[in-house]
Amino acid sequence: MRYLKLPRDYYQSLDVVKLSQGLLGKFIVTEQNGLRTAGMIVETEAYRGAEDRASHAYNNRRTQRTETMFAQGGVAYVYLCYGMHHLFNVVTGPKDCPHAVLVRAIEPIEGIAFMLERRGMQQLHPRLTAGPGSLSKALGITTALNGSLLTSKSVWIEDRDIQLSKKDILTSPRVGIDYAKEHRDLPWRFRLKNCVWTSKAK
DNA sequence: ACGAAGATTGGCT
DNA sequence: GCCAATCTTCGTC
Repeated sequence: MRYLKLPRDYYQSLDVVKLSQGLLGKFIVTEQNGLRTAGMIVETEAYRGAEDRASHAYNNRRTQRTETMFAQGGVAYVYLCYGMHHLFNVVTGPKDCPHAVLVRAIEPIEGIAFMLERRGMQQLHPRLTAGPGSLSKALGITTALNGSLLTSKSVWIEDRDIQLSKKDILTSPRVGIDYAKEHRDLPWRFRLKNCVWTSKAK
């Protein structure tokens, strides 16, 4: 099997909803101080840039924080939520088109011992990497990686030839965005069906 | 300069 | 199920 690091081209699509589904079954890999950890993406949410009330970049709002979302697709947008959780997003689309995909859960694959240590856990359990704050902690992702190229040496995404079809994917509304009014119930949350590593559907 | 709220999580009732 | 933790961000004063 060939492992292909996704090239920057992959992230240029204008259709963030489709790309959000396409990232399911891909692998996030991090490497820090020689420690390598990886997991398969099993749950994502699409944030459709300027037109999406749930997006930080709604109405093309440019601030110091959201500037990363306006970069050309293929970089990481990592921000601190509730003062303690580092949330990992994949910036997509061309420059100045602030689309992003929030990764919400992964299946741990490589470096599980390191992940357990980072999380202060003894036993392998879905809690290890279910939820955006949890998976970031397990993979050692912090806001220090904000703006990093996803083709860098410390964080990237790989295609490992996992083939998925529409029937493998479950669709539901996004969570934690009650403020988003008419965009609150859009079915832009995607997960692998029958996968124990995701959180429960809304 | 101030303060409210947040794309969440885990512990306790 | 409820609620505190914890701190950056951003709108408002």
